[in-house]
Amino acid sequence: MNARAQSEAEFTPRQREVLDAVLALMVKEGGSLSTARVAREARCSKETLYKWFGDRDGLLTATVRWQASKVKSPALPQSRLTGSELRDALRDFAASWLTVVSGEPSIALNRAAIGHAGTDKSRLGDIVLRNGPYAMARRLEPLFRLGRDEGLLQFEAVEDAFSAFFGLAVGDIQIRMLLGEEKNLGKDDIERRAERAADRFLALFGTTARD
Amino acid sequence: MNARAQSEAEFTPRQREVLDAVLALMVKEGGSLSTARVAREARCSKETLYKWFGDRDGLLTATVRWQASKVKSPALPQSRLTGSELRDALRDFAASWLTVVSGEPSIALNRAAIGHAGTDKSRLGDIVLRNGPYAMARRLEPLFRLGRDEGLLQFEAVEDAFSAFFGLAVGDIQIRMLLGEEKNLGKDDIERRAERAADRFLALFGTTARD
DNA sequence: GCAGTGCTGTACCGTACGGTACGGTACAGC
DNA sequence: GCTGTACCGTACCGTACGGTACAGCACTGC
Repeated sequence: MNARAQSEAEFTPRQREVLDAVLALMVKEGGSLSTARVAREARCSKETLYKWFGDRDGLLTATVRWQASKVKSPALPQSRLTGSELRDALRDFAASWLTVVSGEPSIALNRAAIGHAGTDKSRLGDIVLRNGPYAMARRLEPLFRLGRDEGLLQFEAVEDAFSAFFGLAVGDIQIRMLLGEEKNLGKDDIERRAERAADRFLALFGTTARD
Repeated sequence: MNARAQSEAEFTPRQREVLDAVLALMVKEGGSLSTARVAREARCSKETLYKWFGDRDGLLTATVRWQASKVKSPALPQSRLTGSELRDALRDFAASWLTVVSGEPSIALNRAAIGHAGTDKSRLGDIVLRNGPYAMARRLEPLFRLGRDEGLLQFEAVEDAFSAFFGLAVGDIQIRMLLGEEKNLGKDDIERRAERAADRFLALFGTTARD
């Protein structure tokens, strides 16, 4: 079962409507949420919310999963990687990731997860971690290993290479937006930033073998 | 009036005790806070809290300022910068910044600020932004410009150079800790990471002129 | 001694919100 | 038509919390 089929099996269409309403509401309210508002906005009853999702936390968790299932990652070359293919893949990956993390749903969900992290009962932070940085690392790792196998990259620990790539791509953008800075990252901003991140990553971790 | 005298003039000793209690409580509670708990923990009355700080937001704002006034930045060379001095300064700066952002007070305050960002009335996000990324950029900028004047660095926009430095130093550490990942960043971890960040930054933005 | 002041501790109010209960409606299966 | 099911809308409960009021205590200046 592929990811798309799984995500479609996980929630009924009506539930997906409700979860989209949750996302819209969180974006509008800046990350906060009340079950009454959700019910009114989604035209459903609170009782149904609690029947479907258990409690407020379950509703938030389901929303994170629903949002994560909508994010697609760019296709990565599978074998016989050339230098320019590697560069393009890194650039596309950085652009895709920047688009996600600078998007309003991601900002709202991260705000909610961070606000509730540290409180005992909530596993929301874990969920966002798994669907955020960890997912990025997991998807990037094969590309890094392939690049190393092909003699295009050199690095010791893959975690270190990933952290550097994340840093070059995202920089201080995410924390600034989470803190409320008004900064509409345009499509061309993202492209330019992704390009620079890929080039700089290759300058640090690339070998002399190019193309 | 220097920063230290200013911070001492801003709050009375008793007020500073209260603000330290706020910090301790926020660390213990993971970023959340209630005025009643603060009053009990600090052995003061709620009425005094409201008299001194106006409202809950004012209390949080004062706490952020109090914490910020306690953070010292490493002394930077003022003129006639050599390559190794530049590298050391960058390394020390990265280490200092990593120590701050991975510290429990910073995590707690950033959680509170992010959780309340996006709501209309709260200027808490602005305050943390000004005392966080913006302050880092402001203090780093003279060093960058000096390095460029000395022919040791080359960059076009100082914001771009700063964002790259921030990314290389912090990477995904801050967002992961904010999301609740248990990761005690030890002193040696910080030193190693700062060293690598400085070297990589120089590899990207340094000229061939060294030492 | 006494008024004034600044603080503590606590009781209290209003409200927002998580969660539950219940009446009413649409519809599917028989 | 009858029954069960799933859902909507809303009223309601308990609690937590921001903010206020007030009584009492310690201390200062006179």
